[in-house]
Amino acid sequence: MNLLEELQWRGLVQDCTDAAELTKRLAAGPVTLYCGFDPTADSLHVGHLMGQVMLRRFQLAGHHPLPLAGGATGSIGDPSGKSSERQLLTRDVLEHNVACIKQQLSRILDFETKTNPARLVDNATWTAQISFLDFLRDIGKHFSVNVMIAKESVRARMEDREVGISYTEFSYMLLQAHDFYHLREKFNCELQIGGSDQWGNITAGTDLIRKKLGAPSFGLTFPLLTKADGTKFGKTESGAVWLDPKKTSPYRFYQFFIQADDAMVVKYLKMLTLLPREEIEALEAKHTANPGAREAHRALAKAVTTMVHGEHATQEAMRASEILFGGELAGVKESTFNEIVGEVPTKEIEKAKLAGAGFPLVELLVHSGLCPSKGQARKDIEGGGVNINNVREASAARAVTTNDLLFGKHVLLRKGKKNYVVVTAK
RNA sequence: GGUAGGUUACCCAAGUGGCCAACGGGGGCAGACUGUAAAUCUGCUGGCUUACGCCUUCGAUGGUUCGAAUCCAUCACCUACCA
Repeated sequence: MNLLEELQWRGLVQDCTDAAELTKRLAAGPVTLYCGFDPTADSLHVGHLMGQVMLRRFQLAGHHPLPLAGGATGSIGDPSGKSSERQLLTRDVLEHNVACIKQQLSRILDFETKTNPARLVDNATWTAQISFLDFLRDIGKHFSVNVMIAKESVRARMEDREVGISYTEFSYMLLQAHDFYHLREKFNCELQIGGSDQWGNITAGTDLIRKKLGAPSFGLTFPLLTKADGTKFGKTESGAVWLDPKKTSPYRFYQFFIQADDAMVVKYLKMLTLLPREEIEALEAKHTANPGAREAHRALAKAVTTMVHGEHATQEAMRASEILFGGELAGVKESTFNEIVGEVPTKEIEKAKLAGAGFPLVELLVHSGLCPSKGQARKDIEGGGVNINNVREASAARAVTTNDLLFGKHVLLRKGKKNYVVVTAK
């Protein structure tokens, strides 16, 4: 099975500029390829994982991956898939974001290997100093507005008269096309990969390369991940699932995958993990036979968390999950309990507040972040959704006192089935 | 520029003087059933309050009225038709 066939089996090929020709090219020898990541936030999220893992797959197959941080493109804003004009990031924020995502792009891929190390590039380095006039003359000239406005990303915005599209965002695809051209010339980069929403931008690049260099180049897109209901992957009630452990703890990250829909688990295994085909097929068989055991879920969560956060953090996340979801809390030893402190969201409270009559439970729920308001907290308690130390609490009038402290230190609050917070008294 | 219609909570959308914190749907949260899944059923879904109740909200600002999401005026934005 060649690389492209494997990608197909994994469901990772949405579109390709020329699959037959690319197959030949990949067979002929190592190819340099790139995938861009715009610094829209100070961290990447699970949605970006696919591009990174894709680069890794190519690297493992002997090719040369170039992760690209969009220092230049990120300052413009990609209109693809966006229904409205975006707020430009300030220079400071942008710089900070670029620095952050560069860090994250430095993982997963191997930068040390002698044969085909990954190289991190930033399009700001070659875009920033080009003058506007030069850009219009050298690049702009090769683009037909007629073609540009026919691209889905632009057309969608032009058809929506309420939002429209600014000249700035309209120009985005030229910048990205220029990146590909530049990388083709300077790095001999022949392939650009990206999510399916990047198709228009990628083909803009292959077209530009053909016109300016008369050379071939390839584009390959993968489907955007969705949840079973078709909505965007990677968003939870509490926001995106970030790769930055400070924004989404490894425990939460692990939990996100543990909680994946049955219908999606195998798909995620194929698309997001590097597990070999046989292993995934074995997991699929087990999953079909006995979904309740959730073996595939665990394998998925473990594989992805390890890739992003490393062995150690994953073990801790798994351990914390076992403790919280494994059954009775009653017999848990202090040393065991301490393992979940910090893994699970943890909040502090002054011990003095718990003395005597104690601290109202409703306020503690708000303090812990489990409930947005006292009114909501009250309703959640009355609806039977709140547990103290894994014991359901039915009274909204309840106060939490020092008697509730486990090991004289912690209170374990739970809202619903799976939202835990440890409140630590100090 | 003219004429008509519109702007309601996270989204869609009903409401055209008091019974409106505002029908219904979606989404979200919680409960039951399960398996930390899906589907289904049930409850909740502006804030404060033990409660009576109080406060903020129906594009903005003023006004009429005992009382306004609802009537009037001005402004802003949107849609349709005409120019």
